[in-house]
Amino acid sequence: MSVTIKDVAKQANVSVATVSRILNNLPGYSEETKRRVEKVIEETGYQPNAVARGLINRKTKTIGVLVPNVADLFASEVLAGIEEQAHDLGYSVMICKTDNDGKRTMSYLQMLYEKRVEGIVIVSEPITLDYYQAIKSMQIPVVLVATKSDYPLPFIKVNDYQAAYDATTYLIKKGHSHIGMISGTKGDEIATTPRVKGFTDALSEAGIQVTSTMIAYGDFSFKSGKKQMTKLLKDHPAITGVFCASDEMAVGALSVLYEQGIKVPDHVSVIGYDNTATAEKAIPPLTTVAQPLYEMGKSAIELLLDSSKTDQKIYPHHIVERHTVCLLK
Amino acid sequence: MSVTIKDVAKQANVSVATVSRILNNLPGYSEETKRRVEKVIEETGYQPNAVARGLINRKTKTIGVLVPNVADLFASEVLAGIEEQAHDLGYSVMICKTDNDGKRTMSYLQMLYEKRVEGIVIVSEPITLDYYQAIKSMQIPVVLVATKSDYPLPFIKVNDYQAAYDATTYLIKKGHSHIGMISGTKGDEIATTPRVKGFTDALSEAGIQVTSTMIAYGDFSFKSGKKQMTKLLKDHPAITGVFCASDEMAVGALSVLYEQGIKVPDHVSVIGYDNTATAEKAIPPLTTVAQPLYEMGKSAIELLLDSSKTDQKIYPHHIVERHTVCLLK
DNA sequence: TTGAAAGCGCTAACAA
DNA sequence: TTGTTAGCGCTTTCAA
Repeated sequence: MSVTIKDVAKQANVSVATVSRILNNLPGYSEETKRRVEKVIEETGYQPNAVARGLINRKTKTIGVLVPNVADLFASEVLAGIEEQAHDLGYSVMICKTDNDGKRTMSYLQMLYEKRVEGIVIVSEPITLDYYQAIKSMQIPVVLVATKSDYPLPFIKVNDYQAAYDATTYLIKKGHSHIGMISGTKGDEIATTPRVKGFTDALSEAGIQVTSTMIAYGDFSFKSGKKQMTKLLKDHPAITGVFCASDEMAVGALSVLYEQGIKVPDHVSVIGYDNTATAEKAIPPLTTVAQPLYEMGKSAIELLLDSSKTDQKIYPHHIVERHTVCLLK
Repeated sequence: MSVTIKDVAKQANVSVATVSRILNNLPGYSEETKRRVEKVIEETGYQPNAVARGLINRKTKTIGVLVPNVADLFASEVLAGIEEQAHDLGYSVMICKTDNDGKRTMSYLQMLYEKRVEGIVIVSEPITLDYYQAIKSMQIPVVLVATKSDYPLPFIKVNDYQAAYDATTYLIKKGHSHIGMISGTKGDEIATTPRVKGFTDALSEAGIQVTSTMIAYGDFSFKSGKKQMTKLLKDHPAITGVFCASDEMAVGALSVLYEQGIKVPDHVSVIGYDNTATAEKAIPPLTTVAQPLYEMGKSAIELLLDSSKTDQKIYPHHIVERHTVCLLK
C-alpha cells in the first residue's frame, strides 16, 4: 500500500486540505507548515495519485492516438511529433494500433472514452459513420492527421492534389513526357483520388496525353511498389519517369529497377511522396515530395488542446531534391 | 456532464449496487431487472468511468513503455508487439519517448507512477542507478527489452555475443578473411562490447588476426554507418566483408559502397544486425542477423503481467540470407 | 492560516 | 434478489 495524502497529513500534524493546498501551490498556509509538510513528503516518498485527482477534476492529462500501424516510418514520425508536443504540455499519450480494423477501432474509441482521455488524434484513417457517431456522442475533442472527413472534424494535412500536381510538373520540367504513376489504393478518397487527379491534370495541362495504363494502383507498401513498377515497365517500356504516391512504393520501384539493371536516374527517374526517413537512405537517395509529418503531429496536439485555434490546417509540402530524378537529355 | 451509474440506477429503479453487479457480470439479480437495466444503459449511452473504477480497484489496465525514440524501425517494431499483446490482454499502452535524456526518463517514471500504471517496459535503454532506485521504490513490475542491467530486473533479449559470433563465422565460412566491423557506440556494454567480442573471438578462433583498425565505432545510425564504412575502406582497401552492428549502419555502408562504385556482394559482402523492415528493402536486400523484435515486445507484456513466468528470456537469433553476402572465390 | 466535510463515480461488504 | 453504506485518494467549499 503506498502512502496517501492522509498519511502525510497525519505525520505532519495538519489536515489533508492543507497538504492538498501545498501540493497544488494554492495559498493558505504558513511557510512553517509548508516546510514541515514538504519534509514529510520527502521522507515518505509520497507521490500524488493521479487517478484520484482525475476523478475529481475530470482531467486525466492523457490523450489517445489511433494509428493503423506503429511499425512504419510514416505513422511513427507523426507519432513522435504528437508525443513531443503532448509531453511539453504535460500530457501522456496512449497509442492504439487499429490494424485498419473497424471493430478494433470502435472498441478503442470506447476504451479511450471510458478512460476519459482529454482528446483523441486519429492518424491517416478514413472516418466511417460509426466512428463519427461514437466521437460525437463522447464529446471529446478529436483531430485528424493526414486524413480528413466529410463529417465536421478538424484536420491537419497537406494539399494532396497540389502535391501530386507539383511532383508531376517537376518531372515534366525535367524533360520527361513518358511518365507513369504508382498510386495508392484504388478508391481511397483521401490519399489516392486527389493525387491521381493532380497527376493527370499536370500531364494534361502540359499537353501530354494520359492513358489509364500509365496509372498502376498499389497500396502504399513496398511490395506493391515492386509489383506495380514491374507492371509499368512491361506495359510501357519507354517510360522515363515515375511518380510514386509513397516513399515505400518508390523504394519498391527502385528495387525492381535495380534488379532489371535499369539505371536510376539515368534511364528512369523516380519521385516519391512523404519524405520519410527511408527516402534519404535509399540507393540512390530518393527525390520526393515532403510532408512535414513531425510538425503535423505536434500541431495536432496544439489544435486538440487549444480550442481557440482554427480547426483545419493545410500544411505546405515541398520537393526534396536528391538523386533519383535527372534532366532528360 | 456524462451519465453515471447513479443516473442509470435511478432511471431503472434499482440501486447502484445492482447496476454495478450487472456491469461486472456478478451474480445477484433477476433476468428481468437485468433486462431493464440494460435497456436504460442502451438508451442513455452510459459508459462506465474507468477512472473511478481504477481508484477503487487499484487497476488502471494500462502499462507504460519507455523508448529512446519512436520514429525508428527497431523501437517501433518492438512497440508494435507490445501494443498487440497488451491489447489482447485488455491493457492500454502509454508511450514515453525519452530521447536518451536521463532527466526526461526520470520524470516519465514518476508520471507513470502517479498515473498508477500496472507495469513498465523499458526498451533498449541503459539502466542507471537513479532509474533503478525509482523503479524499486515504486513497486511496479518492470521488464527490460533489448537491454539488461546489473540490477535485478527481468529482461528479454538476444545473446548478443553469440549473434555477433555467428554473423562473423558466417562471413568466414563464405571464404572471407579480410573482415571489418562497424560496431555500435564505444563503451555500450549491452549492444557493443559483447558484439565486438563475438566478432573478434570468431576471427581469432578461425586463425585470423584482428587489428584494432578493423573495428570502426559508429553509433547505430545510418549516418555513422556511412562514415565508418568510408573509414574502413580507406584503412583497409583489401577488405571483402563487413559486419555491421545494426541494419541502419549496414544500409549506410551500402550507400557508401554504391557511391564508390564497389559492387555488393561481388566486391564487398555486408551483413547487418536486427532484421528491421529496412533490411529487405535495401539494395541489394540485406543479409542480416535477425532479432525477433515483435515477439520480444509481445513477450515483454506476458512477463510483465504474469508473474509466474521466469524473469529473463534469451530469444534465439538467426541469420536471414538475402543478397549482400557472397561466397568468395 | 487552518480544518471538517462533502463528493467525484464506482465497488464491495453487509444486511435485509 | 436487492439495497445501504463505507470507502478508494483526492479537491474544494465553507466555517472557524
